[in-house]
Amino acid sequence: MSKYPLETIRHSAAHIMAAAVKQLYSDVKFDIGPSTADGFYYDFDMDHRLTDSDLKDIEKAMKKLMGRKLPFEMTEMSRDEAEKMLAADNQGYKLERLADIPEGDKITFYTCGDFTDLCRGPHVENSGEIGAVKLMSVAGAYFRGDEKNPMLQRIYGTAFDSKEELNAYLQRIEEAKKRDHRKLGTELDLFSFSDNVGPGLVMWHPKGAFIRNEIETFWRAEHYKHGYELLYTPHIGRSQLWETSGHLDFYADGMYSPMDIDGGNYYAKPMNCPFHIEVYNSRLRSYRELPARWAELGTVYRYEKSGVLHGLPRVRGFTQDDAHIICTPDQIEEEIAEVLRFSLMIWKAFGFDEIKVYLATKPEKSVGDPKDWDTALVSLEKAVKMAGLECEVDEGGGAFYGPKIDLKIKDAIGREWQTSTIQFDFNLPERFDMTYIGEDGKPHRPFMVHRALFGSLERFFGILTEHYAGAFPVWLAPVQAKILPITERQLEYAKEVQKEMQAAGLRVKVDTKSSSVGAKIKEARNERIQYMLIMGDKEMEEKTVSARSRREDQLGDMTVADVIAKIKDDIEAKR
RNA sequence: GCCCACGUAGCUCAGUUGGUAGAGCGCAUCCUUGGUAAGGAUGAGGUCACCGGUUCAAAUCCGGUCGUGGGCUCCA
Repeated sequence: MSKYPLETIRHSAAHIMAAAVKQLYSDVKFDIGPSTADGFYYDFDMDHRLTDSDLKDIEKAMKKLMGRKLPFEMTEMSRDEAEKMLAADNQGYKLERLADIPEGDKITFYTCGDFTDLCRGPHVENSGEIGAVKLMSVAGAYFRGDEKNPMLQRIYGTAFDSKEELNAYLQRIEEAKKRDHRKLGTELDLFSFSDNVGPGLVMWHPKGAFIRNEIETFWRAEHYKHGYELLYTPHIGRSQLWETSGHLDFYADGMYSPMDIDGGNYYAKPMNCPFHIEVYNSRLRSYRELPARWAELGTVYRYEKSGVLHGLPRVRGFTQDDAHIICTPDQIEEEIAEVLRFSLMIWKAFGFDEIKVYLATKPEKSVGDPKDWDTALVSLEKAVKMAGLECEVDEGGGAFYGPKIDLKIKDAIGREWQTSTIQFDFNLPERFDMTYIGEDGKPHRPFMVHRALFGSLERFFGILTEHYAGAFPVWLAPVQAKILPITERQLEYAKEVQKEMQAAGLRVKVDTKSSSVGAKIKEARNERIQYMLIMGDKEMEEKTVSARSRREDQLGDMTVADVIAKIKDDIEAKR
């Protein structure tokens, strides 16, 4: 173990990287080089355009500097001195950073070798104490993260106490790559994109579609069980709908261009809410019929900027597992608590047990009565407690139209994903003039909550694929068992067994190829099939199969009835 | 949208300084009829993303377009 925190090592590594870059490219202008969760980066501006191959040279130069065990030396300066020094070196970005330092704060520089940097520290004592570094990638990054500012060149790297820890980190990255849903999507023939269709538009292949359908079937059944009703609404709607909802004012950039139909503009829906509200407003509502819990697997289209598209998580057409709860103010607490309990149950069914809850409160710009915001916030807090959960508060992180709860789940390799969201909406009920007739015979404004558990089915499917590393549990798997006859003599028996299992409701395939058992097993494993049933003359004679499973390997000889029971147990256990 | 890189067979990739395309896997056919993570042989598959330019000649060099990847920004 090093005597320094990882951040110190990484931040020092960023300095060494900057020093190396300065050696190689003398005209470089520096911005900043902080440590991050996974490593560090430094932002540069210079004429030379960095490429991946430059990283090797920079890394080599860094290692030389590290080998020289150069001390990090701190000097304190007055603001004037600092300004003069930076101006003399033409370091404009640094001058702006200097101006950010509040009056009265110490201004310190750290020097290591030939490189001096405005920095508050701390650092390791000398460059030899940076254990192991690796430069990862070059990227563009706007100065101060603002797209109106010039784009700087950023180098990402990482550093650890030791070579071993660095290697372990690189291995984790490899593991994540193996699980990448885009890779598995092609390998397992689950889904694809096509240039002819357009970026960010997913085609679900038979196996992917099968799994999605299982998910949807489960989702629908559970929603009916939990008191929801399901809706179907159109994919497009007139401009007046989006004018009323405010989307054309606030969100037009995110919408597909309209199509002209009979002289009117129709837009592909970026959200389902206005349609659900139209259902609500289709007739007069009484407090007696609230809460209304309306859910829909609604496919929406959003014009995402080309640069943000990414596999299944970020696409242009996706299906939200959307629901709107419309209720009276005194029903809201129990409704939210129920949504939380419901989502925990759903997540558990897919093998996610670690859930974090984030509560986002009123931002600076907001609509709606502040009193309603307070009521909503209190209900959210209470609901979290009622569901037996803890939450972190994200002050001011809510949407302009209401506070919200977000859930983060942790997957099989410890990565967190933001998924479920429960959002109050004080905006749309107002805009659409939603009302219900209360006990007093007068119209009242209902509370409305949007909620999505998976968020989008596409994204969820991507997360799930990586969570299971492509080995979907039997209840979701398109093929639950594969029969591998050793020779063609057992083919007929194999088909009998297949029929018997299919009659029991299982999804079974027979490998009819003339390859060796070893090859058949290997192929079935590559397909992530959970159960393999091998049969030769012996099994055929004894009316058994030699079973193996992905998880337990050899299961031994079993009767077909036993295999069916075993798989059915497995299906039940996963629920 | 912006910065950088990339785009060659269904997949993973090779293709030297420009001389018109290759491997492995997969697929098909045939042989093999086998006992728990690859049996063998043969064969089919490519407008080298697309459009234009330079050149006697372009997968290769140049420009543009589209797409993909990493990142930034965005995600009312």
